[in-house]
Order: sequence, then structure tokens, then C-alpha cells
Amino acid sequence: MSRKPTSKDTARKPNMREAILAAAEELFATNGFNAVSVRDIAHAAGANPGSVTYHFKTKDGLLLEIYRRHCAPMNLRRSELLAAAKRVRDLQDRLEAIVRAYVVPAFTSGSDLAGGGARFTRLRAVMSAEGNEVARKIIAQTFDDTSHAFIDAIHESLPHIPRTDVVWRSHFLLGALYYSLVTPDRVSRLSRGEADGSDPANAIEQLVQATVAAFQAPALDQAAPARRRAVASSKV
Amino acid sequence: MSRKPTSKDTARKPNMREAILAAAEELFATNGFNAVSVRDIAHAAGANPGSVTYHFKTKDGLLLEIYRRHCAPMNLRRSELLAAAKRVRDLQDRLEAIVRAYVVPAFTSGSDLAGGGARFTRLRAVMSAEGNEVARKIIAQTFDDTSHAFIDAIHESLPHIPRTDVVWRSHFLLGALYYSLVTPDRVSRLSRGEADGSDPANAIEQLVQATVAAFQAPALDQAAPARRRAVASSKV
DNA sequence: TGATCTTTTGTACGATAGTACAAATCACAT
DNA sequence: ATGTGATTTGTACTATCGTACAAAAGATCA
Repeated sequence: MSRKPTSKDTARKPNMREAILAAAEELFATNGFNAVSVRDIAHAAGANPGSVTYHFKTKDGLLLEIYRRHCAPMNLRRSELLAAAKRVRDLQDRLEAIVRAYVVPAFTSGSDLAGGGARFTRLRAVMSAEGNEVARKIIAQTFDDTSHAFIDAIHESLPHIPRTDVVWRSHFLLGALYYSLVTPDRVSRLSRGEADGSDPANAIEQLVQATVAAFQAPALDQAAPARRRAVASSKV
Repeated sequence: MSRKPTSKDTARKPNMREAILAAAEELFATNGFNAVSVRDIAHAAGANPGSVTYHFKTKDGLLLEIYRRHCAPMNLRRSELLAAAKRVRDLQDRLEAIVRAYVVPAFTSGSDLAGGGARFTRLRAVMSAEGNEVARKIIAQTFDDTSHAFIDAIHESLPHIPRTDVVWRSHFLLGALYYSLVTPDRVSRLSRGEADGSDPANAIEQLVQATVAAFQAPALDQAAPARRRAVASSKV
């Protein structure tokens, strides 16, 4: 039960536990939860299948631990960046800073490993798509607070936009963010090699630029459900 | 091999085959490919597991047939709407019409079944997230043509924006579209019940409005990699 | 060194997966 | 009515799944 570290606790010995977590993260993020077996994970980590059971009890427990490992640092980082962003005076610049505070940790943060942020975000995207129950619970109770904080901050910098629109647009932001991490090769393919979808810096700049513009779009007139403009004449 | 329809071919008899396809579509779209067993599908369709093998040979074959069923009508619809959109004179209106031509069929196509378009699009989103091989092949060879056509059309209505940016932004569009279909409840939750994420008309209007603005954002200055504005001072 | 706790290994078990296949059943032209 | 091809059913096979558990190996400290 109790762990007795001989040396300073911050310098962890190269654990098998860590290797399993890393391997599971990678495999889940690229293939989904059910497509990956415990044996696959153990093999990728150079471990014995029974070792996974020993450390995490069940496959769900392994996924749960991956979330636990990443959620706190990522949301902390986001809070810091958000707090800094809210101090920006100029409203336009502030909006961009807020969006950046939301996007950047998703691509690059991560507690220990560099690039772990992107991998974990991709994992969340895949779990979300699969409707994974374990992930659903964690997300609802861990990420909604952060999301609300960002939505409120954005709403404050865009007072003339109804909150509903802000929610929709930040939802689109998360969808675009997820999809960029899920299939970065699609960008390279469709741009005929001119753009590198796998370059985080590139993706971040593009995403921030596009999203800020989306947030700044005029408010949707919800009071007029029949808001058909001349455009809509083409039988939609 | 040869089917002998007694009555007019358009009025299909209520096939078990159709029921299996519909059930599989629904289950795959909500739970992913590997989480759903052939027995689950058969049970949901009121069929015998062996019947699935008879009609589609393998589980992959079933997924393949779902794609075959939907791809042609949806892309046809998109082509029609795109052609109509390209005839719109005003550039701003034309851009909106093009985006709408891309978005609307994803939510509503599939002339046969109601809501079939949204279901199939959600399925594509989930398969994309899972990195499904069958889906990957079909998408690359079927959807890339359509995507290129839309990208070109959008690029024509936004001549001052580099094609690379257009590719990124349409990628974001697809990601937002997918995510809206994957977790519509999140919108309802984050808006505290003020918005209904499950209402297609609502989602479409919000998505079109936001996306048009994103496309119209100023071009990204790619020649200046160190484009750090004052905003970036907040340690990103 | 030897005792004790932690971790890893190897193996096994029941459940369920995808799929094959023969028998039963249905649809329908003659 | 009956024979024939299309479909549905029932069952079975093998592979692999998640997980349990005892034994081996490694680490830690009196």
C-alpha cells in the first residue's frame, strides 16, 4: 500500500507502470478503446499482460488512470493561461489570447512527456466519438468547469453576442481541434502537400485565426426562425 | 444472384437486409465499430446472426455496404447544391451558399430514411476517430473529390485567401460538423438548456454562420513564421 | 543473510467474438 | 400443387477477449 521512495520523490524510477500508461495512451488514441486489447498494450509496453491487471485492475481502470494523470495538469495550465489572457486590455487581442489559452495546452501540454498533450487530446476525441462511458463521466465532471470558464471569458469579451452563440462556436472550436488531431494527414492530402497537418504550431495558428473570426461573426437572430435570406433560395 | 421484382422496383419489400443495415448504422454511429458485435446488430434488427453473414459476408462487408448505400446520394445532392451555389452572384452570399451546400446534406440527406443523413455523417465521424481501415479507404477515394470541389469553389469566392488557409478552414468545418453530430448533448449542457444541440436546423444555422466568418478571416501570413503579436506575450 | 513486501511472470478460465455451414423455411413461377 | 432458388435459422468451431491467481523474481531493510 504505502510507497517508500528512497531518493527524492520527483525523480521516479523508470516504471513499468509508466510504460504501460504511455503505450495504452498511444494505442487508445489511434485505434479506439475496444480495438485495443490488454495484450496489445502489454506487448507495446514490453510488459506481461498480467502486469496490467496488477497495476490497474481492469481495462477501464487503465483508461481512468490515463485521464487522472492528465486532467489536473492540463486544466491547471489552461487556468493560468486564461487568467493571463483575461488581463489583456484590447478586446480583440484578449479574445485571441483566450482562444489561444484554450488551444495551446491541448496541443503541447502534458505533465511529463512532450507531445503528451496532443496525444491525450486525441484520446479524448476518440473516446468522445465512441461514446465511452468512463470518459463521459470524467469529462462531464472535470472539463465542463473549464469549458464554462472559457465560455464566460469569451462572452465577456464579446458582450453583443448571445451566450448561446458563444456556446455553439466554442463547441465548433473543440470539434475542429479534435478533428485536427485525429486526421492531420487529411490536411496535407487536400492541400496537395502544401500544408503540414502534423505541425502543431501550424495547426494552432490556423485554428486560432479561424476561430477568433468565427466568434466575432454577427449574432444569430434566434427570434426569427424563418431567417431565410436570398441565399437560401437554392432549395435548402 | 438475379433479383426478380414482381411489382415496381422502387417500392422495395420490407427487407431484412434493410433492417440489418439500419440497425448496424445506428449502432456503429453511436458505439463505434468494435464495440458492436454482429449479434448485437442482428438482435437490434430482429434478425438471426447468420443472416448478417448471408447478406454481407463479413462485418467489414456490412460497413462497406453502409458506405456504398449513402455515398452516392449524398455526394450527388452536394454536387447539385454546389452547382446552384456557384451561380450566386454576390460573393458573400455565394460563400454562404457553398458552405450550406456542404453542410445541409450531411444533416439531412439520404432521401429514403428520415434523419439518415445525420446518422451516416455521425457514423463517418466515429469511423474517422477510430481510424477504421475500411472507412479510410472509402473516404480517400470518394470524399476527397467532393472536398476538393468545395475547396476550389470556396477559394474562388475568396481569391485573396491562400488555398492552404481554405483547406485548413474547411477541415475545421468538417471537424465542427462531426463533433456537433457526435455529442449534441454537450451544447445543451454548456448552454444550460438554452440551446438544443439536437436540433439540426439550429446546428446548421450556427455552423454556417460561424464557418462563413472563419473563411472570411484575414489570411495567415505564412512567410513570417515568427508572427508573434503583442497577444503572444502571455507565454504561449 | 534471511524475512517481507512489491512486482513480474505464466497459465488458465469463462465469456464472447466473427464466421461457417447444414437444415429448415419461405417466395414464387410453372 | 410442386419444385426451385432465395432466405432464415440453429448450431458449432476456433480465436481472442478481460481477468484471476499462484508461483517466480526482485527489492528492501533488520
